[in-house]
Amino acid sequence: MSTAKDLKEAGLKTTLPRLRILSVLEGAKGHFTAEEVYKSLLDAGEEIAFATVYRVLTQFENAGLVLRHNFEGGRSVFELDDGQHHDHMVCVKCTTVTEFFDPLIEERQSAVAEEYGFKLEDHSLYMYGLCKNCQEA
Amino acid sequence: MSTAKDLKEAGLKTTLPRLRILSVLEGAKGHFTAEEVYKSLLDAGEEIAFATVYRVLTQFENAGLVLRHNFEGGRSVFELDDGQHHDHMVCVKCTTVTEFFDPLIEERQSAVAEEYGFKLEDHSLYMYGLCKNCQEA
DNA sequence: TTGATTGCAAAGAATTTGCACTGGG
DNA sequence: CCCAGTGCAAATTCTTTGCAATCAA
Repeated sequence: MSTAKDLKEAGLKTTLPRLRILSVLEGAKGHFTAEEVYKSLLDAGEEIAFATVYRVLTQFENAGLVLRHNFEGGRSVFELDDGQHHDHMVCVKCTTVTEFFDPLIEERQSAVAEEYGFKLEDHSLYMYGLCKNCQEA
Repeated sequence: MSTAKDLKEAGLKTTLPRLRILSVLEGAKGHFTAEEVYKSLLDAGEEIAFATVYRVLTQFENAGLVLRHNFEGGRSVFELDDGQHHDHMVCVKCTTVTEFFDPLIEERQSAVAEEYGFKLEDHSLYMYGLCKNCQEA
């Protein structure tokens, strides 16, 4: 669980908005758009400005606390960075995000990069389709 | 090479703007933002509206003539769809895009999807880093 | 002719920024 | 006390749309 400690280490002051945003990100779903974070706080009766949500998420991203994804559709999606790299499966119907990790895929990526003399810094693999639930429905 | 024939088959009238945009997409680099397409045409002395570039690219996308990518950085990148699926390596310095295809990666993606009961419709794999040239510089 | 296509300008959506006020350390 | 942090509104950036004029078939 992320705490004030993480904030301090990132050189960020421990403020209410930041703690609240952290606690939203820790929620069950794990993947949120800025709007979802904002609405979630409003629904919980918290006062917060939309701009602050964006600013804080961006600060968290720079501090390495949060990962930002650009799935299809234009909106950014944020998740807490637990240090465990993983890729994502996004349901095109219910927008649910499922994480996965495949060592072989990772390995092949490095191999391909090396083949091309490309210095790999980062990568993103998103798979789009229908999750189990949405297929049945 | 894409031609008026492709347009007709897609139910699109053969117009100058469309042909010009097609010819830009056929250019060497192969991957363009809407702005690059627009500027390329202006530089060539062609009259065209920015909105038309976007409209045409979107029509081409819907017609299956063009693929649209959302690399990091917010801007969409377009390329002609030659029917040969491939993934992309994007140089974070010079923004050059290199295509690659790895059967093993493709295979593992299907396997992972199946494991999760996920019906895979599409995927995007982008690798970010430094291309050969930019490492040397 | 006639509906498809364009150009232009204005609208939209997502995200960022300027600035004065507030608050954590 | 003092500067980081926040709220608010306005600005940016990328992309889409409405509408009247224009063009391909």
